[in-house]
Amino acid sequence: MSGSAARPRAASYERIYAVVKRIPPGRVATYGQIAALAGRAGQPRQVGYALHALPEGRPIPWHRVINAKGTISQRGERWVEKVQRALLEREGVAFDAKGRIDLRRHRWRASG
DNA sequence: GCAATGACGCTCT
DNA sequence: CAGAGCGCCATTG
Repeated sequence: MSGSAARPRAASYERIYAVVKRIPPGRVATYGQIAALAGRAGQPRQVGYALHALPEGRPIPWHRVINAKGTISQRGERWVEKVQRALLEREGVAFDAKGRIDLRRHRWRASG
């Protein structure tokens, strides 16, 4: 049916949330990777924007999403960054002395 | 409808 | 390896 017309404001968000939800524990994905899997390759900012608007109450492992540098992006509140790191470490993700994650080892492969 | 903002990525230095 | 600049599109005011 023509339900496609009434696409909610956060229609694109659902696409991103679906991809982030697919990230397995102990694995991390970059915004660019999420964007590509969500069909928004080249627009990693929308991924961050979507997660920023991510309403609590939704089981989305947002903490498994980091930037291409392997570091945790800083938001308005720095404490969140510490929480994200704690969640990742709890899943087995290792951080180096510089607080960076080894993407070569923890990067999630959507293919399998 | 226009202007500004934003959890980024890539390239160059 | 680290830092800075530019580009991208969607959402918000």
